[in-house]
Amino acid sequence: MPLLLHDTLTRTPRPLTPLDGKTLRFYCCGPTVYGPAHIGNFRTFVAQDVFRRVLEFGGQPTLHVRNLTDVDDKTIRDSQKAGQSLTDFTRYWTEKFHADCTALNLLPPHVEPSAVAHIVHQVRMIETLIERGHAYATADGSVYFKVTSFADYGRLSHLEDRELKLGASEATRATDSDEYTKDSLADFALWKARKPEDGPNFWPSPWGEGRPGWHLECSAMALEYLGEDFDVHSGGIDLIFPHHENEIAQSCCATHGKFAHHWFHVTHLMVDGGKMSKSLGNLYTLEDLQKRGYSAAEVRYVLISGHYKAPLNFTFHSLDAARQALQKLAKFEKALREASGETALFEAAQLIAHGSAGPLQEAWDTLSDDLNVPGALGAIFGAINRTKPASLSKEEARSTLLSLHFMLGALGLVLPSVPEDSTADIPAEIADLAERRWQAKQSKDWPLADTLRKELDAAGWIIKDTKEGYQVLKK
RNA sequence: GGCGAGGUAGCAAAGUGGUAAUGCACUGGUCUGCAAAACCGGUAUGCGCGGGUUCAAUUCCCGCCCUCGCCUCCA
Repeated sequence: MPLLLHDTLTRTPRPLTPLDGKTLRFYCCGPTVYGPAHIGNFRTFVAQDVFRRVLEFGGQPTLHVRNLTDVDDKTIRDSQKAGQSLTDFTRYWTEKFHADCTALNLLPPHVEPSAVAHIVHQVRMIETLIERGHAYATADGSVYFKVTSFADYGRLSHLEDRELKLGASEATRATDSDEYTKDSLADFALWKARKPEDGPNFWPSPWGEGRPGWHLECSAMALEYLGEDFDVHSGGIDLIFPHHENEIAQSCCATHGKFAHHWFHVTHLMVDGGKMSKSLGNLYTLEDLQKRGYSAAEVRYVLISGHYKAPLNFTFHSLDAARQALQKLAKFEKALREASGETALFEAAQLIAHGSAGPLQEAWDTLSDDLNVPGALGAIFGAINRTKPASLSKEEARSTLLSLHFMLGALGLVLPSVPEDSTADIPAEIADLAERRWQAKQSKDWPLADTLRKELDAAGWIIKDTKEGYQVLKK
């Protein structure tokens, strides 16, 4: 059963089958590398990662392209401010971004093209658009896309002519727009003529020195790596207009293809019930949360715990809940391992061959229905509550273990170690405290025993009494 | 104002035309000296508000209210 995914353009869920019959090719708008990405940005990237994993775990090969926007107003402005070359500046933030992606267990895209490295492709595309009468150069050496030349403009965002004009009238007030002589205020820049504040960041073109417009980057790189027609294009919901609308216009007018056949947009993350913003002090980066003692795995869990189409409210309480939920999964996993006697790690191919089977089939079916992650998690926990690993046969336990890993792999969840796994080296003073507490307990000196237990607790250790004796566990 | 997405327990979040998943939190029990852990239970007569359709509506229809996003370079 192919993955069912809601399509922004048709506003209906549609099954995804690759256009070329083999590989499902998709493009994701990547980050602008001018500062640290925040968890809202990562909600989108994590959702796209789950999308890819679900396809691949379902046996569908993919070609995942995600660009790096390393030349635009912000990267140029901030690199100048930092006194660095654009290359050095964007390289630094790109490396930061990659480190966060790795921590969040995001599969690296198969191709990660940089905008700067594709200026030639963009210039070529502009030339085609001018030849075909969809774009025009102005006296200052900029080039604009002629929106009225593309009849379908506004179809994705469902903006009527009236609304487009309304937006244009607002733009009239912006001084920047007045510097150019656009035919229509709704027209957008494909090439921006060099300005003094750009510093050394300009490139040659048939229309003079300058740099490409932001929207064009994605069209040019998608064409280069995915062709005129490809399966899915994805990004944050805010990109629908104007970015994706403009991409469609550029690409459809410059090629004979239809561009993306399916649009996948991820709704924004909210924090404490409202939008995230620097001024409200609720804009968090992964690093911020790690400094507060949360793991990237916990952050990932929170980010996928709401359906991608619905607003998700991020709170610290939700991070705490994620920690407990992951712990519960880890304990179940451990119990299955013990019941099956299985110690090896599984290969991806082995998991895919095994599938979700048995008690987790429902979870997989739910996940395959428009990437319903919260529904799938619910099904997994439901199965956990109904399954007693100790009562399973070795074979049953192994099969369930494989199914669990299949689902965890599809969701990209990495389990934490359970406390029992980290008892290896107990410091002498801790062992001593524990032993004294045990002796106190044996002699029924409850106050002393409790005091010693509190000391252990404060030091980060837990005492677990059993029939035979006691265990010391790291918290 | 236009377009879009949402409003479900203390928090978070699925779902369905016919007794409301799941996680956290809370709580009762078993166990324990008491705990912790584990295990077995409990916790929304209710799903923004008001109408309508229906034997039956949280689910479909209409109206309204609220939240969030976009409305020219924000994931």
